[in-house]
Amino acid sequence: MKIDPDNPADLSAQIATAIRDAIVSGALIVGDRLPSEAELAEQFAVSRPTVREALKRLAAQSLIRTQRGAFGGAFINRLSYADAHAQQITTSTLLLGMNDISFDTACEARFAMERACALLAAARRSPDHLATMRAEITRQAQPGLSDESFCASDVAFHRALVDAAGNPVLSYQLAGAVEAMQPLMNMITFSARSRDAIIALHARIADATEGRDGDQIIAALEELERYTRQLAQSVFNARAARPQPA
Amino acid sequence: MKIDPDNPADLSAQIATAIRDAIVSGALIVGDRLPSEAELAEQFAVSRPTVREALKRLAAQSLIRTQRGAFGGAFINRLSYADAHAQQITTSTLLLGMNDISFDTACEARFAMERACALLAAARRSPDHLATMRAEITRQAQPGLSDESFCASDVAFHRALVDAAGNPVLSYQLAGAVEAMQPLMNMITFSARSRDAIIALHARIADATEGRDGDQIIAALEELERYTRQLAQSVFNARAARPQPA
DNA sequence: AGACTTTTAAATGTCTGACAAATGAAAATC
DNA sequence: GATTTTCATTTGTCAGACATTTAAAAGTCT
Repeated sequence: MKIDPDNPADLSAQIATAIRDAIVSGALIVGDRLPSEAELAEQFAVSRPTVREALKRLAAQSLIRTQRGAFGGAFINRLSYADAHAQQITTSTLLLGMNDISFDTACEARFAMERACALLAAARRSPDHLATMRAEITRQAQPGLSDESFCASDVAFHRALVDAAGNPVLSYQLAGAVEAMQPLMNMITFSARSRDAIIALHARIADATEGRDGDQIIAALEELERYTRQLAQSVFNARAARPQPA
Repeated sequence: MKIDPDNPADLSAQIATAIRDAIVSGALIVGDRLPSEAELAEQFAVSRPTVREALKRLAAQSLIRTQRGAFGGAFINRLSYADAHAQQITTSTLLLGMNDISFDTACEARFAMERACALLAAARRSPDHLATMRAEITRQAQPGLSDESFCASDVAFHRALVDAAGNPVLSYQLAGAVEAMQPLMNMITFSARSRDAIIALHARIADATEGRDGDQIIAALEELERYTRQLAQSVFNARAARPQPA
């Protein structure tokens, strides 16, 4: 782990990679304390600022946490679901936002994954999940709700469905995918009529979840996907028809 | 974006967050050049090393790329599928490795997601995908293959199935989930008999994919999940029965 | 004029040395 | 014995400096 030739790559990047590899391989485990910055600087034969830059890279990925004071230092961090989730949201959001991915592609991926947890959700949903779903449906029906708030509630609804599957790994993966879609969904303006249609489908999903009818959840999700894509298409077509919107 | 009060958090973390927010919100777009480190130091009223630590945090997430020399600097990076994929693998692997998640939970999540792309794969698979799947099956049947190589080939096979769905977003999400499982799978020792069973199921999946029979892919995946979990259970039971394995 | 070479300025990468602030352990005191 | 003080350790931050890279600009030659 003390390998560090004089290749063209940044020294801090090399050091970060070396430590990261040690963590991923299991050579360093949760709670372990890294040597102090001064010691690392000596081991790698670099200066302390260079070591610090490497440690900041690792901190950005929540791989380590630092503590000041005597007996402080950098400790291998246990990656929590919350941290992993936040990172996945950022990554997925940027990936979708920067690579002109079509709405259809993103939508298809999202619903395909969401359908994957329909059967599990039907089998394991708790009253809590049902209550959350119903509450979000109520919120979505409120008059005067902004498009952005409507989307946020939509995400919360689907999040509850995913969580109902009772598998934290699935929740982590899917929540990232669903939430990353939000900026794309926010580009859509939801008319009162389209909101009613979506709310009706949400109600159908909630009913099916309550009745533990997985196939019905899947059918409703399929219809929701179809409707969402059609809605997006008409919105984009309308925009394209108009000249430059100042 | 120039906000930076004197709260207890690290200055470099605050600066990184400020810039990251500007990127995610779209205020900074791909290709934009950040001010030079010296200018940023002046804007935020901090020293250059502090600015550099902030930039290294962003670089660790592939949000920026730096270039030396005149007219160099830090540029907003287009997050590629490759970068996003690599990050997801690291995050998911660590999440699974550090949080004593049961094999069953991880396995369930993985197969649930993989089944999600069965129908799409059946509809869109190309000869290339089929060829890859067949090639991996052949490799898996080779005698003398190490458990690790067998697992790697298994991942490649499933990766081909996921890619066959023809949705890059889905591939990115699923490939991360599947590959993150590999360290867990590597804990299993595969007997010749169990390898034969897995290979037979892989062949069934390949055949169903060739025949564009989505339901058959799902059925085979379900059986594979059942078999994998049973296999893991027996391996773990055998280990638990023996005393400390020196 | 045009193509090639040299210069140069700007920027990141790295180092040295220093001080401030936090923090827990050990020593001192009551 | 309990409380307070001291103190060494470690991270956080700063200032200034030099090395290296890089592309534009200036200079030179054909």
